[in-house]
Amino acid sequence: MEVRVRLAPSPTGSPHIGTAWQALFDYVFAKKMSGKFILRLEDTDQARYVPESEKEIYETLKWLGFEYDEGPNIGGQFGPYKQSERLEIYKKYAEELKEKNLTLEDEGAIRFKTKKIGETKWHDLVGDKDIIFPNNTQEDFVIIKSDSYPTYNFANVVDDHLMEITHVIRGNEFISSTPKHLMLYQAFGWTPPQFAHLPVLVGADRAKLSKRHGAKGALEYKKDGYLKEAIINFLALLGWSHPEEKEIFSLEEMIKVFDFKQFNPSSAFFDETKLEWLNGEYIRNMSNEELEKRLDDFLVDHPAKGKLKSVIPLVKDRIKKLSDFVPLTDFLWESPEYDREIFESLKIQDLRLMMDKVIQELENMQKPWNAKNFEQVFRKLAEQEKISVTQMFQLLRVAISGQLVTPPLFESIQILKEEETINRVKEAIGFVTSS
RNA sequence: GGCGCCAUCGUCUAGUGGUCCAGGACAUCAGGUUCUCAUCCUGAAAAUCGCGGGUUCAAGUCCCGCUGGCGCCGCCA
Repeated sequence: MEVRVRLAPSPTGSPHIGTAWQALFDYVFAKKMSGKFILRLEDTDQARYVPESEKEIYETLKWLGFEYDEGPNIGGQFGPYKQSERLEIYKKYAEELKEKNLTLEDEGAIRFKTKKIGETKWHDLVGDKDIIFPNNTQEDFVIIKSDSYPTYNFANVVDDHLMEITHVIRGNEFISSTPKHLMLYQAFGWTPPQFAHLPVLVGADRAKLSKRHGAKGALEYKKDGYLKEAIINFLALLGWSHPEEKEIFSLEEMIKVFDFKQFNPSSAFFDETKLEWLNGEYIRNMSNEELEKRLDDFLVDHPAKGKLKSVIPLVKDRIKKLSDFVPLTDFLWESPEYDREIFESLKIQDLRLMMDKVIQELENMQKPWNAKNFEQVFRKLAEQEKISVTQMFQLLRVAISGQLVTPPLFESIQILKEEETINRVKEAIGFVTSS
């Protein structure tokens, strides 16, 4: 039998990282089993519906590369894939339950009469364990609301059955309502799917990740300069682990080795610090050409666009996120702003005099400058003037960039070119003298 | 309150009865390399395996209880 899994988000707000996390496991399991990955929009709550979030769901899945085989905007044989367009279907099945005398009217809504004796159990793939609920804890629940829309508990079961879903992979928070779903499957005489209740992702306060607990939207990570590969790899490390305890691996590799047995059932905290490290790893392990392309795509209206090639080697080891590129290199694209205190922190006795010597050397140096010669000249000057090599180079650095931290000096100067470098040092001298 | 899920370094985790006085990664700290920063390399510190009982020759690993965290108990999903 073909494995069919589904991601069933409700378009009530920007999809956060937890949605992407679940999508990852849906996608990986589907691929692992050569099955189908289906997207279904659970838009049965009219009051909370946010049209924009629907687009964001598509965009998030597209960004991460989790392409679905059937879904709202692409169709499929079991469509439509938006529950708001399946109202007639739910009505029909609710009718069926009514005929079996399993429903009861309640102020315009329809409730399902649950079985109160005995117990309901299933085997959960996460943790590889049985979960048992006493049936008397399950109250009669609404299946069709008075606005004629179905509830999650009902639509979910009907659709999973109709769409021939074989494995329901969803959050832990649905464990408590699974007995209700199972009772419905039984009432219809349907075979229930297998369940895998994933641990929940929690925020810094250890509460379930959600918008109100400060969870960032999944797409915000893209804006922040995270690579999709790093996000995916990091997400894979939450709750799940590689059988060989590897930390860095690709989606393809994860698909090869995936197994629900590697799940840790306890909830995990999304630690952005480790994500940053991982993102840096991906950046460093990327070819210069690839990084150039990614960065160029990332930058919008930035003066460096299209002129990245020579800068890439300078920043590759220095950025953890694509966005780090901007503050690190802005002095290359625009004139620096000088700060008196920064010059003073150099602890050079006669700053003005030293800078005059620097400018003399610069003007005497034969063009084009080359890094090796450049270094030699200034090491010698430092020695002559009895200041440390570090002080000398820091002076140059601050003079051309206004900053104490920049990519390597000589290479940066080569990008600025001789004329601009001399101009900046002169400007710095003017600043030091006047202030 | 009822029911359920969970419980190993600050964080993510490995661990399926002995090879664990608990291993890895991030973060932290120290040192080395170095024109700054970063990278890279070396090292350190960090968990009496939530607590208490059992079972066993042997328990982080199995069982029970407790405690704690979280979830559900909605005509939300």
